[in-house]
Amino acid sequence: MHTAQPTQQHFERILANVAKYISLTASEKKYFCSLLTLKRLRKRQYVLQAGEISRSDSFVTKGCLRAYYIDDDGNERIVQFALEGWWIGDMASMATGQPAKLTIDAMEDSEVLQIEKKNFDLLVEKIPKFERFFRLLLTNAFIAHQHRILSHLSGGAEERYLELRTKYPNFEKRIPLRHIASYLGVTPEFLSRMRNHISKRH
Amino acid sequence: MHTAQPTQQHFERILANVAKYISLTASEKKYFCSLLTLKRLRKRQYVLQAGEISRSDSFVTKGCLRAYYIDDDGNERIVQFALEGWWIGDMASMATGQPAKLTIDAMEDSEVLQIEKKNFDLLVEKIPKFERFFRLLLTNAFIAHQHRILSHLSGGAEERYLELRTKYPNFEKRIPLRHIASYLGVTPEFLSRMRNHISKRH
DNA sequence: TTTCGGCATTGACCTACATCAAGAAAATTT
DNA sequence: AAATTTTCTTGATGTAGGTCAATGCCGAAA
Repeated sequence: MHTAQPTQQHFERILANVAKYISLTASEKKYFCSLLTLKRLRKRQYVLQAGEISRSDSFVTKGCLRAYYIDDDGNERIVQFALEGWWIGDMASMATGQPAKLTIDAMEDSEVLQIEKKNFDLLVEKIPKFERFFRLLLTNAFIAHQHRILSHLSGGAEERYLELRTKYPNFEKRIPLRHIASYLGVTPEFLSRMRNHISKRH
Repeated sequence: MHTAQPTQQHFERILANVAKYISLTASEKKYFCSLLTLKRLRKRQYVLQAGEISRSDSFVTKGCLRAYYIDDDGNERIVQFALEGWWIGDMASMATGQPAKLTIDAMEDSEVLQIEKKNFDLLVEKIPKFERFFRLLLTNAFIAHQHRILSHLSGGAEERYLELRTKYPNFEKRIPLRHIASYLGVTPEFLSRMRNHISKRH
């Protein structure tokens, strides 16, 4: 995992994300940026492997990552994708200090800005606005997860697929079908059939 | 929905919940408690109906509530239970000001302490530690939801049922089976068969 | 105490989705 | 560009879980 100097561009991207929820003074921005490190990732490269203890959270500035669980039969179950502008990490491992159950890797050559847990703790202590920022971020993530649970409780796989497609039309261009299938909770074969079936209806 | 004076007991319960994550001075406690109102609920009584705008979050001090979505066919899909010591509300409606998609009601005669959105906003502004408190609360809720998504992606219904049973053994005593079925994402008939099947194995 | 309406169970049948196997088509490596 | 690997598709068949209908059960109301 290659570590490099972040450029002004990287900072601008993450600051734009932060500015959606809170506003910062120039010196707060500077301080925040000073806590970040840039990692360049090759396609298929791990950011976190199940069993490790997760010590940082990542903001994607370029490329595309995924977080997944590997079940007892060795199947990968994708819990999250992260394209440019998204945060990704193993919350549970970060919060509890326990070994991660999730694995995170890059699906394309990517770049992420990382903040280490200890810097994260410093940050929210020094600038309580960040406590608020992450609360709001988590609120959105929570709502999205609740929505996803509902989609599993109430609908069939085709409904979930169509919803994903309209909500994130660019996913299909960048993410291999078998990963989308894994995210939806179906086999690649069945997703293939659904697509076939849907296109024949038009 | 009957509104009454909260007693010291009620305050102690919610303060114990808060104390798990942050510590407060006496005056902060007092201020926090001054923002709460107590509601007594009859069994089957609504706290929130889909379509309304949710203006408060509830902490259960007695009894048992549920939050559910009613789908197009009129089926109830339970997204959350809340027993004593749990928070429950429609985050999405609270955060966005949009009409709630969830309905929340009491499954037993219950009591909840409510904090209104405007008081909530005041609270986190005046005492940033509460920003932190709710961030930590949300972190846990997020992790729990992620776990639940995983249980839908990777396991069968029986696995979900057994996990629920070991994690919350008292659910089955207090919550009707058809509600547990709804929470698990299966029909009551199928849950019945699973139980039958499991008990025959021993 | 009886009556009644919701709740749990059981059985027969049906559907959405999984599994396994084989080819075709891309994408990567050489 | 050939070779190799990975991904996507298609077909045949199996299974988890749904639907509908009937029956029995318990708890609330009268």
